[in-house]
Amino acid sequence: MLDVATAAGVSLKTVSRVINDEQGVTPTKVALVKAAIASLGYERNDIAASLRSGAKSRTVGLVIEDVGNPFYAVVAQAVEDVAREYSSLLITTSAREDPERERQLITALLRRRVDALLIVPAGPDHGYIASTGFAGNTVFLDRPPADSEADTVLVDNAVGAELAITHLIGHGHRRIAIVGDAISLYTAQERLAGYRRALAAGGLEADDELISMDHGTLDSAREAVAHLMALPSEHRPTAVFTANNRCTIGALHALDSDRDRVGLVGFDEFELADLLGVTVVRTDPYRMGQVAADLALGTNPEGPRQARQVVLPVELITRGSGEIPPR
Amino acid sequence: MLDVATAAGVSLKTVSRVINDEQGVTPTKVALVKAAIASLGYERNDIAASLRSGAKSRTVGLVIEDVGNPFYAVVAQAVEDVAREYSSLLITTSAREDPERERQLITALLRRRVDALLIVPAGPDHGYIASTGFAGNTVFLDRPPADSEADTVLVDNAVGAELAITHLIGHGHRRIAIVGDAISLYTAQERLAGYRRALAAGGLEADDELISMDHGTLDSAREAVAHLMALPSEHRPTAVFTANNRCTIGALHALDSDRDRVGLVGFDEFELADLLGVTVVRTDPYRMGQVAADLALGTNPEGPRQARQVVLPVELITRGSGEIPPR
DNA sequence: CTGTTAGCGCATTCAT
DNA sequence: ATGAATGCGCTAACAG
Repeated sequence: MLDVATAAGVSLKTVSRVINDEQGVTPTKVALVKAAIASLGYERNDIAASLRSGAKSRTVGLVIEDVGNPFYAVVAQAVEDVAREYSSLLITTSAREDPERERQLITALLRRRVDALLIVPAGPDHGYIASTGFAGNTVFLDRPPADSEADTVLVDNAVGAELAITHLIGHGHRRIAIVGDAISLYTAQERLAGYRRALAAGGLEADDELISMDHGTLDSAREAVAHLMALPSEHRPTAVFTANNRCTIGALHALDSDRDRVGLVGFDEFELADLLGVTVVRTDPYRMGQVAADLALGTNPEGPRQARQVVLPVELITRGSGEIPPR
Repeated sequence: MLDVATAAGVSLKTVSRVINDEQGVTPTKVALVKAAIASLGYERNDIAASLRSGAKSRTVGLVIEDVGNPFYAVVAQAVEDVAREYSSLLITTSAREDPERERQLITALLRRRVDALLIVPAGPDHGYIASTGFAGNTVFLDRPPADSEADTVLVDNAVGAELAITHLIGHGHRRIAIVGDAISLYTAQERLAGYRRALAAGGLEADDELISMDHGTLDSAREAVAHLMALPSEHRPTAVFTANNRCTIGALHALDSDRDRVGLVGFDEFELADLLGVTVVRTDPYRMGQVAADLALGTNPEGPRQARQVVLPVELITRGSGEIPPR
């Protein structure tokens, strides 16, 4: 900036004024400065500017499991879109379900003075965020934090699972398996709770043999479903509820040609579900990211700071696989 | 930091030393400072630190089309993984194929003093990046920049298309359509060139009626394929080559129940392609992001700066849809 | 309308 | 082994 000032023959402050579109500069000098900027290819150092002005850094931090997962990719897209409305850039980080790594990433974001933090919590403890005196908003997505009191955006996991199971029961199924994430995950707990509740409401007993809450990955689900299908016929489930999109894909692989003989309802939409005729509980990951980002970046309500919790609705989309009768 | 120094009863510099693990501080004082840091919840301001030290910002900027697209999501994941090895964070931005928006985003990243810039170019001109005196590396992904001389990582588009078309010709097809992106896109040009070359090599003439280079979206491809299938039988193609993953999905929707009667080869892998039995030209987007990030963040070779270009190989994966005979 | 001075939070340089 | 002064690039608060 000093170079620009020298080249234009004005003071530093005048250059600063031109750059920030402040008024009170002679058009002549404005032109002079602009010419100097263009010829020198000068770009203002936003970092130095925000350091001095104390203004926001216009940067948002997002901590998810993995951008490679389409579900989180959509969340990231939504957050980026909202951030853009606030002239902010988005730093996306993947914690890979590792609490230690999550903490490192959050610390790195805090050190970089992000304005807001959006977190899909992997770790059990997030009190340290508040204890750093972090001035911005922290919003949790998809899962509530175990400890801290902060804004949270969830989907209606239990109700979604209930919808799925009730639907299968309505189509005559009595032995319905659930394949999902490890029970340590909040979403897994909720979805399993919905599963149990729906079974109970249908007068059915839950059979532990049909409950496979494991790693929740594509491969683990494939194996789990293959195992279920290999059970003797009186033990074998006539329908499967897959508790996340990875599991649904895994189940499809395991079922393969048996697809039209086993009931299947998946939690979360996925690409080509329509073509494959897979009945799903649709959630709206884009909306989740959007709502969370709005909570984080929007103006906060007056009065005492109170944690806001949003639970987004879910919807059953019937496409055939959930309407297969038991056999 | 001043607060910490006061609380610990030492000078600013001593705190700085403890934070940066510099030697030459009495264990007593180290403990004192660490206690103060813990009790105050202090986190160093990395931004201020890098401003003063002139060190790298440990931030990388990525400009892609859209994180929502699984192809780019994987690229982003790869870049983030490599960035992590360099202790850097990743700012991901979506330009949505809009040159103006691309320019805004790049400028914003430059102003934030990213260490490196990874760009899937949408705009035609990137000379302005160099003219800002940007000190870091710029690497282009997926498409070469129209003007500037910079490192570039591509996949072998033309060869991939040739593989696909030659394969279809080998299975007896004579009327093969291509459905892809607008011809203004580099990848579209290359893939179309490969298409033409393979047809010529097979002694076939290209028929403009079978060439649909449009928006390259799921919907545009669905419509294009539907249109092709509605042609009178002597004009109708017996096989379709879809030039990107969006188009392949769109084609699958359009074909639907005709899937086993029309040859189909898609460019780029996609989830469930195996289950659907879709033959594809496989590229490796993760590798692309990885190589690009390594070029950007790795140590530069000595001597005069010379643009490096990497072309990643492609591979035909046969799964059935490309082996359907013409009918 | 314009320029000067001071200082954001930190690290470098050089004292002590 | 520690600390004081200086300045990174920029803007706020004043002067002129």
